[in-house]
Formats: sequence, C-alpha cells, structure tokens
Amino acid sequence: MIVTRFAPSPTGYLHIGGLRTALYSYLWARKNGGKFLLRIEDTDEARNSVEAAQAIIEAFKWVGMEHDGEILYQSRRREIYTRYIEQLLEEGKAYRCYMSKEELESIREAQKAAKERPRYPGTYRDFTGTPPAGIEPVIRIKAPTEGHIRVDDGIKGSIDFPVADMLDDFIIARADGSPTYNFVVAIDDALMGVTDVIRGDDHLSNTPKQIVVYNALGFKVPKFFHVAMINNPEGKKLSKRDGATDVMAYDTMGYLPEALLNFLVRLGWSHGDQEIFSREEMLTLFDPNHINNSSSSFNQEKLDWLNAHYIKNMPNVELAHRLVPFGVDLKGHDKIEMILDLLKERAKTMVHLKALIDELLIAPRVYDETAAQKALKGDAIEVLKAFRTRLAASTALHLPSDYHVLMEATIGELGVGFGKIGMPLRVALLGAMTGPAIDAVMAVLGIESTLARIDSFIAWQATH
RNA sequence: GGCUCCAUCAUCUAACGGUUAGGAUCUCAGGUUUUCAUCCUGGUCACAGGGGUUCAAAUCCCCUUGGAGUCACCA
Repeated sequence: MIVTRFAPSPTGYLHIGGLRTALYSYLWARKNGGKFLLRIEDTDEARNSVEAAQAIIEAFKWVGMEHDGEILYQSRRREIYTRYIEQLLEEGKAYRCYMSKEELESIREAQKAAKERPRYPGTYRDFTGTPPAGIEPVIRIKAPTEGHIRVDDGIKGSIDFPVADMLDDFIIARADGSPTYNFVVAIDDALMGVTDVIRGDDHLSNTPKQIVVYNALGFKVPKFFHVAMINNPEGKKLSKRDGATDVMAYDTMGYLPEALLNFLVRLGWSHGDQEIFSREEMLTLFDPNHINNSSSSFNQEKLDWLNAHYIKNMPNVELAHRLVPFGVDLKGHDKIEMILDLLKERAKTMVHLKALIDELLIAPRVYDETAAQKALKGDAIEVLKAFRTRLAASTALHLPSDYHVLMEATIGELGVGFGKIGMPLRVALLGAMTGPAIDAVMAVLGIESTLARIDSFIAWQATH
C-alpha cells in the first residue's frame, strides 16, 4: 500500500508550494487506494501549532482534499523520540558530546579561515574519559566518515552524496533533550508507514542525514520524490513579497479551488498535451514519476485563464451557490439563469463576476462621458424616445428576442440603422459603451427597470 | 566557498536517438458578436554555449556559462 504524508512546519498558513506537494501526495495515495497522512512539525515552535494546523485544515477543506487518520503533532511525541535516542546510545550508534557552543564555534571559525568545510571533528565520538563538568551534552549520531550515500529519487534519479563533503556526526538531541528535525522526520515517516515521500527540492540535501537515521534504527528507507521549487515570474524563489503565497488568499481573490488545483497539478507535471484536469482525471492520471525535474515559474495569466474556464463551464445553480460568500445573493431572482449565462463567460474571477452582476443589476449612477457623447450623436435621443414609447406600451416581454423585435420595429419605423438604437440604449442602461447583449440586458431588467433607466438617462442628457 | 540539483518559445510543458521540435497561456492578425467579452481560424516565438559518442543528438557523456537549493543545539 502506498502511504504518503504532508508534513508542514507551523508557519501560519498553507503556502502555494506546499499545496502542490500536498496535492501530489494526496493524488498519489488516493490513486493507489493508499493513505495520505498529515503531520505537524512543531518540535521547536510549539506555540503556533494549533493555529497552523487549523489554517492547513481550512485550506485542505477549501480545495476538497482530505487527509486520513488523526493529525500527528511531533510536539506530543517526545517520549517516542527519547526512546530511540536511548536505544542508539545503548547500541553505541550515538554518543554524548560535551563540546561547548563556544568551542564548536571557534573550531568552525578556524576551519573557515583555512577554507575548509565547517564540520564537527568527532571529538567525543569515541570518548571514554570523564566528561567536563558543567556542560549539558548534546547527542550526536555516528555518521559514516567515508564513501557515498545514495538517494534513489523518483524524479531526480539516483544521486550520490560524498559523505566526506557533506556529513558529520550531526546532533539528534539538543542539550535540553529535545530531538532535532532530521532525526524525528525519519522516525515519524518510518513509524507512520510512509512509503513515498513527496516533498520540496529544498529537502534533497537533508535526505542523506535522514538515511543515516533510517539505517541506524534499522528502518526501511522510503521512496523519495523531490519536487523542484516554484519560482516567481522573475525566476527567483517564491516569497511573501511576490504577492499571494497563502492559499486562502486565492479564495479571497475569487479563484475557484478547481482552477487553482488544475493550475498546480500542471505546474511541474504533465500528461501529454492535456491542460484541463477534473479531480477524477487527476486521480486516475497522476504519476509522480512524470513530474518534471526543473523548477517552474508561477504565471498568473494561465491561472486566470483556467479560472475563467471553470467559471464559464460551471452550472448556474452551482455558480450561484458559490457566489454567496462573495456577497451575491441571487436567490429568489427569477432571472438567475439568464444573468449567469450572460455574465459568467466574461469573468476572470468570482470577484470580477460579482462586479459584473452589480453593474448589471444596479442602475448606473454615472454615465461614461465619451460613451454618452458618441451614443447621442445626431438624433439618437429621438430614437431612444421612440423606443421608450413602444416599450411603455408593451406587455408580456420575457425573452431577449421579445425586446429585439421591439428594437427592430423602432428602427424600421424611423428608417435608421441598428447602431442608432443600440448605442444610446447601452449607455442608458449600463452607463458604458461595452457590456452584454443589450436585448438580453433588458430581458433581465424587465420593462419597469428598463423604462426607469431610460428616463434617468434622458433626464441626464437634457442637462448636459 | 563545499556539496547537490536544474537548463526546450516570454511562461507552463511534449518529445521512449530518427518529427517541418508538438500543445497550452500571453501576444498579434482575421472571423463571429450592433459594442465588449466569449468562441473559431491563423501567425510570431525555443532545444544556453562548446566539445565528444553515433549512420543519426533537444535527447547519451564531458566541459563552460547561467540559475537554484543546502551547509545550525531552524524546520
């Protein structure tokens, strides 16, 4: 069985890059009928863990991703780690190091000055004498001193890390007894039964250390997939300065979770030429072995395009429902279908769609000057008045075509072109030169509102 | 600086050594739309550079260059 996990450190919110690796992990587990676990890495900053977990759960909920089982908090697993530390101590695979921070620091300085790699020299590795007084020891693990550690990565291939150039006897427990990251990660992954670790590229150089721990404890090393980072449009690492990195900010901005997920799944992974992936398709097609090995840049235009696509293709009932959190309540409006059909293909985001709905449903307070000027050329106002008269005399108009007939009749009577009626009407009803088909706008507004808007405009132009 | 990773259009990417290097976003030009948007059609745009290996290289190897990550009693 495939078991994956997402193991964020509690920094406050779910990062867009984190969501991608979480998504990959989720898809891979679910595709194989396995498990997708969640673990909070709060060995150090225990204070934020509750909020962080909630923020992550909230984001997971928003995109419709669910983890299996209970959330694991590393801060609550101290005894487990302590037990393994003691085990390693007893087996002679780890040892107490009494070197003071100051001494360690001066050694590092000397090494740097000599242009050597800063590393712990192994002073207490085989120490048997009496330890110096007054120093709380840290626990170091005995790492190999030569040869290579091989990481078989599902994305990068097989990588050989030369031990001499990158490892030393690293600390697995601090002076206060608390375990360190690389130690607990390996233990938890092993204990949780994680078979496939899908995580960010930035953990690649941690992997040899974790393998040392796996080996010392006799655990089976999982399969690793190190996904390259997401860069900003300038090609640099994505940071808070690049605008939205918080997943939930995309909700606020009016992005649909399915669009964001589709965008992220395609950012670094592909399936031939396919661009649009439903949840079901992701689930059946995703394969971490086809993840691209180079880093990628976040590009807003494509997200916008995807978002527009999902808005456009969403059933109106569903769309109306999703619009509620954005402050749009169309419940009870008898023209919901017409309104949404008219506007959804013009919206890039839900926020945009709300704006479009408001523009349609709320009578214009101001008229675009240049638009009005253009629309009122010649005897346009007379045409508008003629139309108004016809409209006032009409009853039972429902469809756009009903209003269209009325427009045709007006210009037929006056012997003018369609533009003579279309433009003035457009400005009168919407206050601008652009917008949805004008007959459809009238069908949405109904006779009363349409008349009112025309009258307002006529009154306005009389004073201009 | 050491170690490691990465390198195809502006961007996301395809290519199982043999293709006129394909698709998508963006952009541009047409068409549809009384307008705008959508939609449709078409165009511009890429194998970082240099060496090898091979009948044949975007693809394999090496070097250069350029990016990135990481080197803690952080995670």
